[in-house]
Amino acid sequence: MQQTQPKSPTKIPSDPLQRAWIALGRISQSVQLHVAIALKDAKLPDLQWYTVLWELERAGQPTRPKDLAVPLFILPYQLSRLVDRMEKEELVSRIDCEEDKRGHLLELTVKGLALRRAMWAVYAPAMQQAMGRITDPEALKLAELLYKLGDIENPHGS
Amino acid sequence: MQQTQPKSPTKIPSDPLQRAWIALGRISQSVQLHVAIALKDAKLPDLQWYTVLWELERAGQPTRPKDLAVPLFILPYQLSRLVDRMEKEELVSRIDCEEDKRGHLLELTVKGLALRRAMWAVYAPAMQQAMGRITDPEALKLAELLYKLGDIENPHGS
DNA sequence: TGCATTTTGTTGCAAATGCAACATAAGGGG
DNA sequence: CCCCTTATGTTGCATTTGCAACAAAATGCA
Repeated sequence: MQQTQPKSPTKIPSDPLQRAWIALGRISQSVQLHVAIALKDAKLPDLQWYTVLWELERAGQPTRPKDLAVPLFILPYQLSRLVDRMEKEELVSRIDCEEDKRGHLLELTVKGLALRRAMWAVYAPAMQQAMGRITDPEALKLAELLYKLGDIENPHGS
Repeated sequence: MQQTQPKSPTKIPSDPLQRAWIALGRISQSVQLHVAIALKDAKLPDLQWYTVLWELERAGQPTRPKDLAVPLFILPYQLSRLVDRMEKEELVSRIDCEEDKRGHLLELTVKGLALRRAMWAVYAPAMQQAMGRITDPEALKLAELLYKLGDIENPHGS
């Protein structure tokens, strides 16, 4: 696995790994911030709301909170309150779940769908502006390396 | 508007760019979370505290808040309250600044130095575990692509 | 069936955060 | 010097968050 010290799992990350860590933290923060500011300037909700709306739209059907929490990387109680606020804005609605009376299903409203689209109109150019300096092949290489790094399945294969 | 004609600055990010965006968001979140959990399990403060301690240690001398806010990517009022809490724990101290009576200098305490080292003992292995699947050359390539992506100067050159 | 355990989601409370307003010093002409 | 503008930090208040405790349905199993 490692080239200079083929011993048992190293405790200290190699210098290249530390550089990658720092770059990952700095760049992801700066790029996310750029998009977040663009949305805020447009008086739109933040990226987390977008992701909820998008996951619901992508699912194409009412979805259980527990199934949303995973792609969102958030805890149940965080999602619970997030949905509270979004429901107050009539972007999603909680509807009864027949199979499991503990929970419910989250359904995208028409207003939620419209907001997701309005957000994309700001989100997309901001993303382009934040990241547009690399070429498409480089972007693919970057995504590939990131998925390898994080040991998460690459949804588009390698 | 259409994606097949990459003329003047495109409004819509190409598909490879979108994939890179998604990968960047997901992987950085998952990797940061892994380290954050390791620190929490060890009853240690979070990464932001570490970064403050490290930047102060690296500077080697008392430093103005405004000079810390930049590498930390945070706003003045956020840093102000962060320092409030860290000062309460005696990790840093605010000392008078002769050149500018409005502000002050932040100085690392002995306790702060010790904590930074204790945190590194947990931080480093967690980082290794979170990212150790890529080789050193891959890590360097990744860092290079990230800096190009974010248009931030690579501190180690290209 | 009866009852403990797990799963799924919510909530009370304390701590943290964002925002805008504020305080104070520095700088820059007239 | 005086006054206006800018730079540097802090703070009041409302919102949001994290954590742990809670509620209620589902599941397992003796």
